[in-house]
Amino acid sequence: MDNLLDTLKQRGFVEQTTGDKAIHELFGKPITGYIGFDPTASSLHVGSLIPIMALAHMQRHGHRPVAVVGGGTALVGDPSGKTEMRKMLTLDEVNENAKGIKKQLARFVSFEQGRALLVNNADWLTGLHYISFLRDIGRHFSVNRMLATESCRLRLEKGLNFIEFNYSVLQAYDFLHLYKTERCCMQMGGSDQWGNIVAGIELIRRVEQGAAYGVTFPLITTSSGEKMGKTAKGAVWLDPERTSPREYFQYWINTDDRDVARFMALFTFLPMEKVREVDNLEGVDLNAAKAELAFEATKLAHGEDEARDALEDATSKFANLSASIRGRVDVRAKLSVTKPDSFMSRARLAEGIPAFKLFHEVGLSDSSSAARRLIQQGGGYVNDRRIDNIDTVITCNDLNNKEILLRAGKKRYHRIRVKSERKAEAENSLAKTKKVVDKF
RNA sequence: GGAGGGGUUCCCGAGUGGCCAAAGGGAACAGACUGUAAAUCUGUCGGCGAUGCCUUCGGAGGUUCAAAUCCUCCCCCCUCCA
Repeated sequence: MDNLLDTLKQRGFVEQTTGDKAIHELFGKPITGYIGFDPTASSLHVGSLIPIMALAHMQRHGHRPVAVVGGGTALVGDPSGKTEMRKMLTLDEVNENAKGIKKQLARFVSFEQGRALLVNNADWLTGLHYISFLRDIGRHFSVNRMLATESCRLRLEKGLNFIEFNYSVLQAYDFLHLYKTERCCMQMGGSDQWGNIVAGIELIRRVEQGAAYGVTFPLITTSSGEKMGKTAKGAVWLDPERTSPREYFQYWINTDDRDVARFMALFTFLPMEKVREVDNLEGVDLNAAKAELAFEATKLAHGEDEARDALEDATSKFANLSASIRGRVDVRAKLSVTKPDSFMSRARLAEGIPAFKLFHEVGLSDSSSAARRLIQQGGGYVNDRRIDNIDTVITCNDLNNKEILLRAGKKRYHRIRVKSERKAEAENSLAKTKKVVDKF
């Protein structure tokens, strides 16, 4: 089997290591390595995908990945990489978030039979005693050195309080703890974690006279210079409740030309031969590759069925795509009608709804003012016909095979299907309660 | 605790009594061009069934015909001193 380090390097996961040679050797035998995850939200997002994929690669190479949910450290707040202090979370929030994160990680990594572990550092951090911690651990840290780090200097300009200053000490302690309890000798993380990782390695050497290693990932940005995973609506989440599989698919298929091959290497398990092939493509040919990327990424995060649905949905809406995609992505092209996005009662539609209201209601516009603007600027479509009058009212006459296809701009669609009165009501109240529950 | 500087619309940042729904930039959205790409140009960019009305400039009061702008109190952030 290939060496994990080679794979990671080939696929673009490596920014910096504590020593290539030693790590290459280390990976020759199955080892245990960990990556920390912030439980600042109940869901992971595309920005966390790099570490997630790294864990998955680790497992595929026969190593044992450990995902550490930073339940304890999240109570403190990480100063690195940020110019401002992070909002502190309560213990309950953190535990709740940790649950959601495990569920998502399980799609990428198998936790069965101890092949991978998920632990929460709150388990060992919250019970620490201050004085003994200072005596056993604190004495190994040089404040001079800590102040000299890049991350600290940045914050010293803006203000850094004591609780955050302790963050890297706790991080280092995590590594030591895992080294002792799980024989974990490798930590990976974002490049902003370099200082913390090195601190852990040094602590292990001092306390245990042990050897530990570290690898950091580059900060992945799109070619247009943006951070990964940001859209108008905010982060692209892995939670299907927050970002539907279709939106997720859309996020990936809209990848910048220049990023397709790179992202394929990072965010799918497609063999590198295939990735290199894509690297040679140009222009329109890349569209099929984008569909492939989107399909694979969606499959990983949401499963094959959802990925297929998203792909079908996309091909049905973008005629050009279906032609170019044939033979590229391995999907049986069923010409089925895809699921609608929402339902509406026939009675309601019979009354008629102003178009701009409807656009707002289904979420294609943030407010009805925005919907008005959209329509006035010629960006509102019903069944692919442009709405040319702001007073347009949508009625049963607009039904097309029991459906109405709304479109905002070039690529945002919403499919409404009529439903019998009773069913629609049930759906509506269900959706409402769901939304309310979501908020809490 | 003392001295000083700040908190403006999604973000940065002007504005220091009416001409302010608030310059400029970024982000975003739409249109044209295209390949569901990028770049470019144009327009939009608080809410409202809308040639008008309503709500915004840290919070609460006050002065004034009129307050983001002046006064009072409070909250928060930063810098220096302790």
